[in-house]
Amino acid sequence: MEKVGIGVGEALTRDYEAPRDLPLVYLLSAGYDGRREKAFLNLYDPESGRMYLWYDNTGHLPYCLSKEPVEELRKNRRLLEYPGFLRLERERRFDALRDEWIEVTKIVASNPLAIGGEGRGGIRNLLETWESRIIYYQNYIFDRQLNPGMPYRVVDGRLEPLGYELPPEVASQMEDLFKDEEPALREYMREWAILLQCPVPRLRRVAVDIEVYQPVATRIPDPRTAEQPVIAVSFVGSDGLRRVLLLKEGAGEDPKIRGVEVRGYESERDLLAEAFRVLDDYPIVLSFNGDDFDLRYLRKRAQNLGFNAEEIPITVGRRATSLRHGVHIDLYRFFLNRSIQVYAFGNRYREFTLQEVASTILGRGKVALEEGVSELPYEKLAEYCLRDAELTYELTSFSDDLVMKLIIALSRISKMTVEDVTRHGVSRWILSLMRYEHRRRGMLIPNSEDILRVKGVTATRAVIKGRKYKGAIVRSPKPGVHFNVTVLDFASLYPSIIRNWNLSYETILCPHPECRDNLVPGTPHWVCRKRRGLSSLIIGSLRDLRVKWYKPLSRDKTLPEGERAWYNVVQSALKVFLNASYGVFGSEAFPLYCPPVAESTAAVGRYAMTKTMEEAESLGIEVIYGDTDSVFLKDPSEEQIEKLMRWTEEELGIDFDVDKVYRYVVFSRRKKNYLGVYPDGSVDVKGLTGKKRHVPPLLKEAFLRLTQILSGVKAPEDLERAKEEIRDLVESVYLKLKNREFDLREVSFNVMLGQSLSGYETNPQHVKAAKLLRDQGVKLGAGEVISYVVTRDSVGVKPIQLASKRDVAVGKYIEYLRSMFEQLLDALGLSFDELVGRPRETTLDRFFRQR
DNA sequence: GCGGACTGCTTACCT
DNA sequence: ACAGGTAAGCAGTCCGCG
Repeated sequence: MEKVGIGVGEALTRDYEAPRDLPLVYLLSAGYDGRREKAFLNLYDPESGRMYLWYDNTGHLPYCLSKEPVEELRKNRRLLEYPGFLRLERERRFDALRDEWIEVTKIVASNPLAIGGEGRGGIRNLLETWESRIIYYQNYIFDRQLNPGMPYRVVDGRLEPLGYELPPEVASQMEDLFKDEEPALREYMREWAILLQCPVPRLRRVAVDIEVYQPVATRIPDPRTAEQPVIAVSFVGSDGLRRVLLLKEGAGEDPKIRGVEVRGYESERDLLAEAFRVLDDYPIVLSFNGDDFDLRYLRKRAQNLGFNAEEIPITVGRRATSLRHGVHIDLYRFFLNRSIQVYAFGNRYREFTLQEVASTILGRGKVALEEGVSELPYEKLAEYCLRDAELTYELTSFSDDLVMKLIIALSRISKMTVEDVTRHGVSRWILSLMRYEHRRRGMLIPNSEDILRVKGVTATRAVIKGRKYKGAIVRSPKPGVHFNVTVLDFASLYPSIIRNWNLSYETILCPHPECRDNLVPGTPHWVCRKRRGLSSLIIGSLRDLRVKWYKPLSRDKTLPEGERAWYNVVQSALKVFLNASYGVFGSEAFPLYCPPVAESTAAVGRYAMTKTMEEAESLGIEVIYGDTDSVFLKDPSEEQIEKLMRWTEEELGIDFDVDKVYRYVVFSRRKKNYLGVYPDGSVDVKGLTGKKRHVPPLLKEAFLRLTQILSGVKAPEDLERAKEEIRDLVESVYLKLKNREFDLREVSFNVMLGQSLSGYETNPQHVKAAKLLRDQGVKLGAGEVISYVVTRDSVGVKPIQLASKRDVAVGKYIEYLRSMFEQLLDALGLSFDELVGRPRETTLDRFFRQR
C-alpha cells in the first residue's frame, strides 16, 4: 500500500490533523504524504471515534545503506547529483552472516522516490544497496520501533507509547511458568505478552456497498471506465447507522423500510457527494472487494461527473484503494488469504464470494435475485444493497468483533499497518517482523543474494520431482479396521525444532570452524553454538507462548467468556504465524530465503518421527500409521503412552501429546486417507474422495450416508448389518442414476480454474467445459469454479449451463461411485461388486456396456 | 490400428 | 508468492503385438 506522491491537499488534511495533545489513541496505519514530504500516522481516538493524522516532526528521512565507505561514495557523481540525494552518514551495523560489526554508509534522501519507487529509477539502481526495498513508512515504523495496533498518546505534539504494562498477576504467573527458559527467550515472551495482553478498543467503522446500473444484465460494470450510473450505495455502521442512498427517477416518495434510512436522489452527483461525506466521517471503512470495485468505481464515476480531485476522498494505489483520512479494510482480500482461510477459519469457506464467506461463517447469505439489479423496484434494490453492507459489517462484528480483534493481533505481531496486514500474505507478515527485529538490534538486513551465496545449497533429494529438498515422512497405514486407536502428535513440531536446534539463516552453516561438528541429523549442515539465531528466538518465543500460555487459557472454562475469547483470537493468530514459519525459509519468494534452514527443519522432523515410532515399537505398542508429526497407536495402555511421552520429552525435548482417541479407524492401503469414529459416534474423514470439494453432490451424499452407517458400528460383529445397509445404499444410488432421477446440479463436478484459460498447456475436463462456456461469451478467470457433467458425447463433458439430463453418462458415475466406496470397503473386507450382488450382476453388466 | 504401460498435468487434500 | 507428500483422474506418448 503506497501513499507515495499522492499529493493530498493541505487544506483537506488540516481538519483531520492531530491536535497538540491526545491522551489515548491507537496507531492503526501509516503512509507518506508526498506534498508535505513527511511520513504520517493514522491515530484512532476511541473516545471520539475519530481518526487523526499525525505528521512526523522528528525530521526522519528516507535512506538506504551501502557497504562502500563515505569517501568512496563521494566520488560517485551520479549518486551525488541524483535528484533528492541529501547526504552520506557513517554508521555501524552487525553483519550476522559474518558474525561481526561492519561500517556502512547511510545514503539519505529527501523523498522515498529518490531511493527507489516503481520502475528503474532511484538510487538503489545506481549501486549495490541494502534495505532499499523497504517501503518508506514501514522503515519509519521500524526506526521508531512503533507498534501498529497499540495505544499511544500525543503530548505537546510528540508521539509517545502509552507504556502498557502487564498486570502484576499476569507478569508473575508468566515469570513462574517460564522461569527455566533462557533469558533471551524469556525477554521476548515478555514483550510479546505485552502486545497480546493489551486490550483492543471498540473500533468505529462503516461497511459500504454499491450497485451500478447494468444495461445488459450479464455484463459486469467496469470501474476503469465507470460508464454507468451508481444506482444505490448502502452503509451499515458499528454505531447503528443503516442508510441506503438511491438514485431515483422523478420526485416520488422514498421507499420505506423498517429500521433503515432510505434517501432518494434525483441527481447522481448529490448521491455521490453524500456517500463521500459518510466515508469521510468514519475512521474505518469496510468493503468486500472495494479495492477493485466499489471504491474504485465511486472514484472514477465521480471524476466522470466532474468532481474535482479534492472532493473525492478516495485514492487508488497499486495494491489498494484507500481513503484520504481513514483506513480501508477490504474483507475480500482478508478472507482470500490462504492462512486465514485454513488456519483461522478451518477451511469453512471454499470460495471467496461474499455469498460463500457470509453463509458459511454467519449462516446468512445475500438476498436472492431473479432479475438483474437494474430491473429491481426501488425497495427491493435498497434491500439487496443493504444486505451486502450488513453482511460485510457482520463479518467483522460476529463473536464480539472477532475479526477486528484478529486483525489487530496480527498487526501487533507483524508490525504491519492494519491496511497492509489485511492485504498481504503470511510471508510478508513474517518478513516485516524479521526486519523490525533486525533494525532493533542494529543488524544489517541481508539481501537475498548474501544469504544464498553461502547458504543456497541443499543436500537431500525430494520424493517429488521438482521439489528442492526432502520433506516429511508418511508411514504406510496398516490396512483394515482397528479398534481403540490413540493418536499422539508433536505440539508445533517444526517451530519446536527451529527453537531447539537454533535454526536461522545466520546460524546454519555459520562461519565458525568450532561449530562445524554440530551437525543436523541426516544432513551435512552444521548449526552455530555461539550465538542465538534471530528466527529461532522469534519463532521459539511465539511457540512457547502459544503452547504454554494462550492455548491452555483459551480452553480454561474458569475464565470469563470474553477473556477466553480473546485468548482464542491470540492463539489462532500465533498459529497462523507458526504454521508458516518453517515454509517461508524454503520459499524463493521470501527475501530471507534460506534452503538449508528449511531442509534442516524437515530433516530433524523425520528424525524425531522415526525415533519415536521405533521407541513406541520397542515399548510393545503397534504403530499403525504416522504422518509428519503424528503417530497412530493401536490399543496402547495408559502406561505405554505415559512412557512414550516421557521418552520424547527427555530425548527430543518436544512436547508429545494425545491429540485424539478413536473408537475405531478404517485404513485402506492409501496414505493420507482414513476414516475415524470417535467414542460418541462422530466421524472424522481425512482425504477420502467423498469429502473432496469437486465431487458431485449426489456422490457426496451417498458417501455421507456410508459414513453414517459406519458410525453405527460399535464392534466387529456389527459389520454384517452394516453390509446390508451399504448394499441398500448402493442399490438406491444406482437406481437413482439409472432412472435419471436427479437434477444436473446433483451430478455436476465443481472444479476450480487454477489459472486463466490461456495458461493451460493441456486440456483437462474442467478446462474443456470452461472453453465451451467461453464460446458462449461467458467470461471466466482464475479462481472461478466450473460446474460440469460427464457426458456420453465425444467431448466427454458439458458445462452445467449447456447440458441436459439426457447427456449424462450415468455409467461413468457408477464407476466414480465404485471408486469412491472402495476406499473404505477394501478395508472392511467388502467388495463393491459383491455388495451390488450376483443377482443384479447381469443388469449391471448390460448397463456398463450400453453407456 | 489397438491397448496397456508410462509420464505429466491438474486439482484437492494432509501434516 | 509458506513447505513437501499423496491420491485420483485424465490426456498424451511410446511401444509391442498382430
